[in-house]
Amino acid sequence: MTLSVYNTLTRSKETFQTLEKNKVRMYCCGITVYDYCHLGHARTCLVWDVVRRYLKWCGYEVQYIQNFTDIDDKILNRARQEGTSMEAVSEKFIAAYFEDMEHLGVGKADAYPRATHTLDGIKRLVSELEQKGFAYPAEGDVYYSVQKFPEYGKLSGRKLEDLQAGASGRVGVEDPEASKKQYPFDFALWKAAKEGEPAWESPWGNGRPGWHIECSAMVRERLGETIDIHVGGGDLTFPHHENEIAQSEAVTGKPLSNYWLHNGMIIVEGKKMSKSLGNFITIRELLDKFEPMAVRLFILQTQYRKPLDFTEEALATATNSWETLKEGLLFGYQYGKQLGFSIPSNASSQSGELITRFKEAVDDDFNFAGGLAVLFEIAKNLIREGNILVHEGKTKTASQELAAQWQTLIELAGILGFAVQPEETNSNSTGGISDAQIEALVQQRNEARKNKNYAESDRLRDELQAQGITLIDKPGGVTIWNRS
RNA sequence: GGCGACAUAGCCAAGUGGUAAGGCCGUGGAUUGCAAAUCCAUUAUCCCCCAGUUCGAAUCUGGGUGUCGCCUCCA
Repeated sequence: MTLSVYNTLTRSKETFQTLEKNKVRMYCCGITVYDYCHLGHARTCLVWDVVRRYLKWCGYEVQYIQNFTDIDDKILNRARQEGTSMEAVSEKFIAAYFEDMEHLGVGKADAYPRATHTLDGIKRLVSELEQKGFAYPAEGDVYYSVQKFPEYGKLSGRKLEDLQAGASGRVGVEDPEASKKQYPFDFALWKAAKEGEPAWESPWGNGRPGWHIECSAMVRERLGETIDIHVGGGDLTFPHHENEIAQSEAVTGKPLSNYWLHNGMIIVEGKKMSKSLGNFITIRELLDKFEPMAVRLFILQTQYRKPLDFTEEALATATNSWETLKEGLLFGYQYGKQLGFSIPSNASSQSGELITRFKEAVDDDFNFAGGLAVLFEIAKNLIREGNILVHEGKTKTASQELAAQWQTLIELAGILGFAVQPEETNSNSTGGISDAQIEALVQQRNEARKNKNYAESDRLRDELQAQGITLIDKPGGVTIWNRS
């Protein structure tokens, strides 16, 4: 089995091969920290984190870097609004980012470089571009000359002529930068300082970096001249990633990344979820209403490249689905003692029919939705076995087999980032009502049932239910119960 | 106008040449005093439309239609 991935650069699925054996260098374009993250950001962070997890599970050593853009007009605007500094705004939303991602169960990248911490690398890169003739200064700004880079447009499949035709009348007449540019699609590498804004010294005067250059500098600094995988939201393909390529490859003469992967957008009522349209829901708002794992399931049940429609109904459905998966994941914690096995081991099996089917699905361009089908099959079966155990007291399936299935389920769920707290099954300990008390009430109810005093029996049943005790009437007048 | 992606049941969604995974919702039966829970069974003769290639296509080719993204900051 080999992993194949859809490479935006070639617009086709390719067999995945690393530069260095068993080692993956991966970079993800992160966020500009001027506000709370919304569901769209969550999709990007979550999907690529799961990709990273999967690669690790496959045996790769993965180096995963994600940046924070902490120099930007939007951050400055926010700082003005709030009467604070750019740093204060950045720090606030970086902290919020980490909180949100922790709630969602998104793992940490190996490093989170920031633009403000990468100034030396950025300036060095701009200088090199200038020396090589790809950049030109203009009144304190420095621009990249896209016409000097023959391959410009190779990632997004655009030609400069097409861009020009399409953008007619739309590109920046009122943009003050436009007049400084030699060509409309040149972009800023460095911007001259404006009154009262943060600025750094440079050979071109005091100023700050443009947006695209930071990623080129960070990749080079942290991962090297060529990396294996560069990922990000599909809306960054052009111009951001196109410009990154132009910047990096003009300097190094080598490919910036062998694979470019892009995730699809979150759609709300037919339109992309975005700040500008105002049709977004922040991760915080979302998690007030839905469980983190339900959100995860909602995201992972659609192939990462496809657009994903956000509706409350879809999240509610995902919540139900998660309940099913969760019950399967709890199986061992619930019945393990009874069946004679304990906590799941950390040993990775990497074998077995179920694992193979999962791997086959996911190896095809990270088809997590296909992989989830395997998890649900296992979960459903374990739930059934668990119910038989509750109702009958025993099951025909060998406990070894059940232990193995559960182990597999835990392992596969772990790759996708699904986890349960075993304590969830023990919430009863705080219930207050003792087993003996329950038994007495059950007795009382059965007496009432015998006497056909159903009003009383139903009252007792409701009373127990209110305390989280579910009664199961079995044939023959036998009643068993469990704490839910 | 240019570039690209997608179109599968009530809803979500896999499946890239061999006769439609999985989830949610629902339905029928068993069981029950009634419920709940559970068990069993069941839910697309067909994959946007038309034409073609093939013994055979949801899957390949051509032509339509529709939806979305990018072309401007954007995950």
